[in-house]
Amino acid sequence: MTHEENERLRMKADVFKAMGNPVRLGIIEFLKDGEMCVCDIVEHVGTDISNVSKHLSVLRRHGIVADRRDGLKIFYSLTMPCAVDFAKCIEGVILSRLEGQRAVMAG
Amino acid sequence: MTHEENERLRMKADVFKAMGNPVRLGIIEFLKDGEMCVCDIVEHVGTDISNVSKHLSVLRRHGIVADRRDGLKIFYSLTMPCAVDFAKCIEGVILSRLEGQRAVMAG
DNA sequence: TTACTATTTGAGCAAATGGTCAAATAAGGA
DNA sequence: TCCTTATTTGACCATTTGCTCAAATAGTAA
Repeated sequence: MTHEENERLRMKADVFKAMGNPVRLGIIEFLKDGEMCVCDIVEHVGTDISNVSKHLSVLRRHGIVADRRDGLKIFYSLTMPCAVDFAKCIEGVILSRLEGQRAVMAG
Repeated sequence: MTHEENERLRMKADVFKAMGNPVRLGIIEFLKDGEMCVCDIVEHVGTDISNVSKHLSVLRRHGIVADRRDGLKIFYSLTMPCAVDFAKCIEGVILSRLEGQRAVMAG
């Protein structure tokens, strides 16, 4: 593999890594319903606001969400809608795998 | 969010995390051409065999690849073809983002 | 200005991750 | 049996990640 191929892989892997955290994935799925302020997101994911803020900055840094200030509030929105589709696909694979394991257990 | 929702998010995030490493993503993209033995994969990604083996075990543990022994060799194949599609989608987003940055730099 | 609300940032720390080396395992052939 | 090849696993270490707390920043309103 060339240096450029490695660089390309690194950038793509960074996006997966950014989505590879339950809090961040929860935020992404929450945002598929539209723009939300940090306060809404905090309420939805149910953790500390500074924690949520840091996760949002990771998502923003990787171009997965965008932010917009309106008065005191900052609103976040999804910029990578395919993220949600893929999460759905993964869910399907997980479910079929779990079903397979269940079948094994059941004999 | 309920406990079940959190559990579901954790499982899905684990799949993203498993894909969120350049070596593992390189393996995934390599496998879209079909089944490959560990030796082929080692040659392609260009790192230590024990390192590749560990990355393969991560992918296997998350149901992203499957393995099959044939004599001395062990062959790996993709079990989650949508993974490659999503990587393509991410690539598109990264490219458009880079183009945006270039446009900013160019004034 | 001061006070208040919404959000981000920095420090510190425990836990997870990824790489390297050596040792172990598994299968095939002489 | 012993030897060789292909792959996995364990120990170890440096780096990264994620959480929590306190402090800082940004805007609004009195």
